[in-house]
Amino acid sequence: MQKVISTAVIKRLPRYYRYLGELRKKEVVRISSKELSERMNVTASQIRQDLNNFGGFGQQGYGYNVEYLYTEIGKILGLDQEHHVAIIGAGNLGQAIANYGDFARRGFDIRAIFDVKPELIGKEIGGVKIRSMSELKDYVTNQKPDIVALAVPKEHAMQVANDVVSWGVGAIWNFAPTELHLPKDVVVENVHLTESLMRLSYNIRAAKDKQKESETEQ
Amino acid sequence: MQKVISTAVIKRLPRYYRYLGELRKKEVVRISSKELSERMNVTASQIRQDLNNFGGFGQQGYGYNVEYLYTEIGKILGLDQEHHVAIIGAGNLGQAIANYGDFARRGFDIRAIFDVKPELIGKEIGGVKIRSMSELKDYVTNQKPDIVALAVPKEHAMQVANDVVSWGVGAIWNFAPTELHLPKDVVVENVHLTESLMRLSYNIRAAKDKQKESETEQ
DNA sequence: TAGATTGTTAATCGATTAACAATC
DNA sequence: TAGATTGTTAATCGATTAACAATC
Repeated sequence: MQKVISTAVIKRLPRYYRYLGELRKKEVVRISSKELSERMNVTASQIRQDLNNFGGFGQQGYGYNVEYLYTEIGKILGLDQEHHVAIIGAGNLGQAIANYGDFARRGFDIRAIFDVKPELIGKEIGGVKIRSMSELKDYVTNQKPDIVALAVPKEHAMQVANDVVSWGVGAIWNFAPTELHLPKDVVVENVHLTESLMRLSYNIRAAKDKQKESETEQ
Repeated sequence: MQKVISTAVIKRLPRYYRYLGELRKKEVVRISSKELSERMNVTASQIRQDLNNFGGFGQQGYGYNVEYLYTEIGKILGLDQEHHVAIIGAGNLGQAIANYGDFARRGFDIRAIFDVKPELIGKEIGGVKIRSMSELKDYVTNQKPDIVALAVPKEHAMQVANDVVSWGVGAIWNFAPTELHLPKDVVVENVHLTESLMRLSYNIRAAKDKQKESETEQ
């Protein structure tokens, strides 16, 4: 049976990937866990532990080959294959996702955008025409997108998610500020901007309190 | 000295807040940690532990008053005060943020948007006119926004962040896919969409592997 | 061969869960 | 008063860090 990797590890992988990508661009050939740990501000031990969940990518006395490790982490993250993405909701957020070139570069191919608003239908975003929601079932059934990015108002999110899942979609990138209750074999990744902003707000207050405290101390 | 709350706890607070908000809307008056835990799919113990980091909000034999707890968590998150937000970058992402009504409802008041593109300047987004970046220094210095939302290309993110921080900004909501190295008293909250998408990609592959495995078993 | 650095085991630390006395 | 449920201490679990033998 396959080992289950903790979410803590998974969360760190994209960051390793980003750093290795930068090193690679700078044509750095090799790097030790110690050196990488200093740049990334984590422990060398953690890097080695994390990587060894997936295999021994390094070499004693040498370290890690940047190009090789970059490629291997890419494979672990599934970036070695194309992902066919459909966006539902062509509001600002949907359009922002469609226009974000970084995704295409990483193999996420945005092939369709859907919206209910008649005035949006036919408009072109990032080279893709906005389609009517009435075409959605047909599209999903026949084109089988790997990922659906859900950028609809939260009132409709659950319904749309249920629909596309019933038509065969297995992965949802959810931007609606609500929880999707879906069968457990459906992969869901949430981007909850409001929660992010609230954490920022919390930390602003915490930082202020801390400052006040240090002022009192003097 | 003030107790430092772990990030694990802080991450959960907005979710509690959201659930309590829903209960409140449904006019539920009281709730026990057990009942809430079942709805939220966490342990009752965790809820009580989390809340007791901030004080005793409940009552033995009764549970928690929904309205009161909602308000208190709001205060903890700093949602009882207005936040003056300025967005830098009026591309799709900046516009999406500006148009997102949920933020205003939570006291995040978006008062200004900046961009370099001449064709965007003067255009109105969510009731706010886009200003030229040349006005930025003046605006930040005089209007002192609490939060700067950074929605500029990653190449410029670090520079702009440094600038606004040097002009007095203490909190940055960063959407650029890069790390901002700033003085430690500056609060930074990152929204790294590419990393989110990579985690989704990882989980798609993991789910596929799992499925394949269970098929082989039979 | 000597030096460097990994892969991996062991120790520590922190977060989650369980248990229960306090109390409404 | 009896029942319910909190607040909090203790036990468990998991993740991080440290240490070091293996090995390039």
